[in-house]
Amino acid sequence: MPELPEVETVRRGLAPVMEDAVIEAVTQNRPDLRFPFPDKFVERLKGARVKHMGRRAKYLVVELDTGEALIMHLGMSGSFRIELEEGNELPGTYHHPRSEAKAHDHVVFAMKGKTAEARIIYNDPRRFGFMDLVATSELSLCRHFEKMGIEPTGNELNGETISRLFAGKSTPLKAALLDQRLIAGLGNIYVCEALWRSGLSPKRKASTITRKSGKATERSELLALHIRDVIAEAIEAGGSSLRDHRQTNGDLGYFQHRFSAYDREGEACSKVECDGVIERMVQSGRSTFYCAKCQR
DNA sequence: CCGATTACCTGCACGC
DNA sequence: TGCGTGCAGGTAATCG
Repeated sequence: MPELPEVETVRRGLAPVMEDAVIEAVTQNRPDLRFPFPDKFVERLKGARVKHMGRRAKYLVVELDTGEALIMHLGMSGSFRIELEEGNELPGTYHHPRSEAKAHDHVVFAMKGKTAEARIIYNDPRRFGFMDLVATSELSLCRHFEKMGIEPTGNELNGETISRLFAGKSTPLKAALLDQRLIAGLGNIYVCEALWRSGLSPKRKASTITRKSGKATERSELLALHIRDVIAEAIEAGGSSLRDHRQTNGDLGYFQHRFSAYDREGEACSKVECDGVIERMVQSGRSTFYCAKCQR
């Protein structure tokens, strides 16, 4: 499911029922997801209070008062749903009523907050997601984050950083944008969308939008601008719901209605003054949607 | 080192 | 209807 905007949507949904609440119980229904759960997973979580619900790229980072952080990745099909007892809803929110377990419910966190109790359920049919526990002080050095690139939100991402990061890269521009060691958080959808908005071909060598000095170029500025825009707009829209992604209260995200390229094979390109058609091709084993006419 | 391909897993849409 | 095929928002391991 999830690229950065979907994970950020999940983070915002979980924060009100996790922050300052205590993990009263954890039910772990299998020994592994993509990887085995860490040793004594349940014991290390039980009784911990959540200090902060954070995110790094596509990872959720739950900081605990035990000195450890719970790291969670949703893979392709992971999702969370929040169940609250009836009459126990948080002000201004709506969630699932308590229900029977569903297929592929792998982990349940029973949370006790100051005013409400909640069950937070992790469901993941394909089990490409995973969870890990890491000392909070070592977070940036842990195996998940050690080699991770910059966030595509905020001032860190600009023409100069892109120019510097992509300099000398002979890989296609699309592959460079998907490389989490350079920019962390983009996935197939938002890379296709940012390239379409920028009028840049996904096949172009990444180095061709850079300058040897590492200074920004017109193209790298344009790309940085559109990446930041499309990510911000998608977060605002609650992410994109294609198959699995839901907000934690069960609502769909709605950015999929605003796709210009992704999943629009055969449709007319909507760029002003362009009469091209969106095509699909395969790059490093994954679908790329683009307009060969206006993306150069 | 690099870049490209494959593996991991289930569900669903599609064509025959 | 049933079955085979291909495809899916992820990353890690493996191969040249």
